[in-house]
Amino acid sequence: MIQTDMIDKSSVIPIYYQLFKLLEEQIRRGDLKPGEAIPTEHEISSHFEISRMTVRRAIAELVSAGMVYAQQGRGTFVATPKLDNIVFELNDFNQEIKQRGLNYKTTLLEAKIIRADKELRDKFELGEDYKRFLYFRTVLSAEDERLSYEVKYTIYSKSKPILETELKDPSLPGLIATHTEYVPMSAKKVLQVAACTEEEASILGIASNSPVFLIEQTVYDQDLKPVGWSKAVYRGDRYKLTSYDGWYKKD
Amino acid sequence: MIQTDMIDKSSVIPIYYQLFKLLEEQIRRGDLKPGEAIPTEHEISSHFEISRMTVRRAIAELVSAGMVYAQQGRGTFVATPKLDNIVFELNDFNQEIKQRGLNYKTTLLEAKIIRADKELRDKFELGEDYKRFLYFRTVLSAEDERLSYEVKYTIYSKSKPILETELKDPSLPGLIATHTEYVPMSAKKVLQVAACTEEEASILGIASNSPVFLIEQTVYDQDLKPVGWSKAVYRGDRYKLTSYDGWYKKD
DNA sequence: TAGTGGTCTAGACCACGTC
DNA sequence: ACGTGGTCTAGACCACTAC
Repeated sequence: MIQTDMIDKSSVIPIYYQLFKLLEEQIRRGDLKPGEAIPTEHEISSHFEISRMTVRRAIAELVSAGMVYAQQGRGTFVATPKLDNIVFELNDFNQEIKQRGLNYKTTLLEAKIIRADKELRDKFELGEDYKRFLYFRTVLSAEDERLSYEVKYTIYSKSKPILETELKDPSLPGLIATHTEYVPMSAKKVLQVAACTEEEASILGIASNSPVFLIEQTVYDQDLKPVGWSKAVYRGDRYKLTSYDGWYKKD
Repeated sequence: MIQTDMIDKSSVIPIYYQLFKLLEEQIRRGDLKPGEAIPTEHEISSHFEISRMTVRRAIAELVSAGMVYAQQGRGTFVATPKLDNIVFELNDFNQEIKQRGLNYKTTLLEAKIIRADKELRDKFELGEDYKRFLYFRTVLSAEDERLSYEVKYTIYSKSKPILETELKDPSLPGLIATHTEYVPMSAKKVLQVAACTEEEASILGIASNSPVFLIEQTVYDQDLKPVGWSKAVYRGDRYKLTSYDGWYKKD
């Protein structure tokens, strides 16, 4: 089945990791095909003369990589690559810009205290007694080109007034942590496509009705109380999301 | 620190899972704050009179949940919730439709063998000798409304001709598995926004230049050789992607 | 009944960070 | 030197599956 000498017990590389890589390679090469059972934990354990717990650690890595699945009482089997689960990480949105080494910066267009209207109170699930919110308008630009425009709202708390015109952390969770007494604990984001409005178009320097990414974000504190809301528009001709799926090699 | 009687060793619920939930709750409630160290493995182990390996299993769950991070020689610390990593699962795209219980189906508009042009050969990184590709055009509709339009290409292999007008698995990996001898192993997807063309608009029954999601997909076999390519257009007014991030409660 | 994976123990030695 | 997390052992008992 497998050569014994492919595991080096005296190596600085953990045994479980060597075994994980060994099995992973077997599956990638097709020696073990989807649906087939891999050797039992006891077989591997006795074959390599290593503890069963170490074998289980290696298999756990395979499971979390989605390459095998275990069934109690039956065995452990090679999985079929699932290629329908697309995962886009919005890191891409700004990380890509950073990685390209572009000169990007966030500019604060406006920051003020506003009176709450009903729509805003509804978003924050608040009653009539909450009258004030913080309001921010920011623009992200790179190489003197404006890429995205965002408006943000947070609940106003007197104890932490707006002192700085420059924003250290312009993200919505950052603003909440800096300017309010709430602690951001979770966030919900909804991505849609839209045709940009005239206002957005003029700010971003693109044509009206150009296609854009539209991301609405709600930030919650530890009690799942909404403490921040934002709406961002990203130029459709400057952003894209990329997803890799399946058992691609990482080496 | 923690009440002993909150771990029931005789329960059918695994000890590591009870301990995981216990620590998770402490962190959520704020008893343990971001940056603070959680009790050492030895402390927890002796406090509850359970094995250190069991404690490690519980902590491993916390680590993979992103709630704590371990540092060798220093300790294990509560993490700060990261709210900048947005993860959109494209499952949403069709799963949502399924979950709503809508009547959705995929319709095959066209399926034929086409001659390769240079552009297509370039996409598949193939030479002049590859002359033929399979070409599919499909539409996804729900409740008699067309939602998305997709064109797909795969390398033609004579041994598996197109026999059926109905498609069992209309996904690109599915078509490749059914109609070619290649085995889909990984996929790359790129999501963009665009203004739809007149052809797309007429097929989907929307106005020209309406904003749409555009997803290009390349499917690879185990040698990372491209074996399929598709371009799909999704109605911008019918689709959205939702992302939850941070330490939201799941109960 | 036999074999599988799931959980758990009570130790051990190591690499690393702190003092 | 000491305490931390990282790895590993050689067993054990259990729940589940298949025969």
